[in-house]
Amino acid sequence: MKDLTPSPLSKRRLKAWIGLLAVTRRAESHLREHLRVNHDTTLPRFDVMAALFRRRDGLTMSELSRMLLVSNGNATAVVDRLEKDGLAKRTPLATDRRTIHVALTPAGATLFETLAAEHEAEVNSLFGPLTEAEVDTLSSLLRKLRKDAE
Amino acid sequence: MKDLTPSPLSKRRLKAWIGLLAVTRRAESHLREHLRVNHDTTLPRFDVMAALFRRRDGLTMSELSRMLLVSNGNATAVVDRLEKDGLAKRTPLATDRRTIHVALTPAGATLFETLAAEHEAEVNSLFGPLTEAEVDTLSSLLRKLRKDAE
DNA sequence: GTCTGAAATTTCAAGCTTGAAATAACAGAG
DNA sequence: CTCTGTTATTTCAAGCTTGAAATTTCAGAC
Repeated sequence: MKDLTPSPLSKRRLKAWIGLLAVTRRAESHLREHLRVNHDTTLPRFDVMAALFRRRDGLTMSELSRMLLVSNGNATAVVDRLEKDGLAKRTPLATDRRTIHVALTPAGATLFETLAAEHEAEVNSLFGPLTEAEVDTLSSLLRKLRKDAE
Repeated sequence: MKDLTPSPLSKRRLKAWIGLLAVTRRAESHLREHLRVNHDTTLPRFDVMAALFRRRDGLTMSELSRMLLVSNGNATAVVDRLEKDGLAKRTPLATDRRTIHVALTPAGATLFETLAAEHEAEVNSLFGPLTEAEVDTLSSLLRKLRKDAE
């Protein structure tokens, strides 16, 4: 005899959260593997480059960490490494000596364009199981979840 | 004049992925904060305790890392710290000297029960913006996404 | 029994990540 | 000009995480 009582809402929410976590971890793992094997780089570096590429004119460190949802210290560390490899460059801002603008170097931009194309293809295949409509439904649910979290 | 051409599917998939990442990071950050402020502990520790609690009779290290989708080395490190704090215990298995069973100590189980209740409440509130039906839709989309990824 | 290969775990270096503390520069009040 | 408080960034210790290498044990072939 089956139990037809539905789980309480809070349990179903917990399950949804666990599902969210599992899907995200699997996808990250897959994407990380691709970057590592094919380009000897990492996901955090890719994320930073993506943010810098999106705003070609440059970003402050604070904007960067806010955009990526990581701590300041983290942004500093990753940018340090990118800069050491000649992929990003820090430029002091004349009008406010506290802030620093970070931007991709030409080499960084070129590399990112290659990475981004492959990255998109990987993501594309990860979402293969969903129909077009389902992808949109998912996006809209996620948007809703983000809404009041600011 | 508005552009009515819909984004190509691969771009929409990319956006869905970015949304997934953003929601997951925000939620993790919120949950981590709660654990840190109220119980001076961390999310990875919580995750390990949750897995151990779910299988009270014990788990091997491999089962544990597979369950949590983390590397072996990672599981070792977190269990080391839990064990040092008396929350988990390793027991060698007589039938196969390669494997080790890990389980929560009574103290670990007691602590986890407290944490879990609060954790559920936090998750519950994070999912507040979604209706009951939407939560189920989300779960089912995530399940679908996980399907062929094994 | 003795190989040979596979499996479970740990170790390790490198990089990631956080949150708190330190540093430096700004902006406004007085 | 000089406080005072705020903002931007870096530094730091501690913990997390990965992937590869090293260890130990097992299982099956011979």
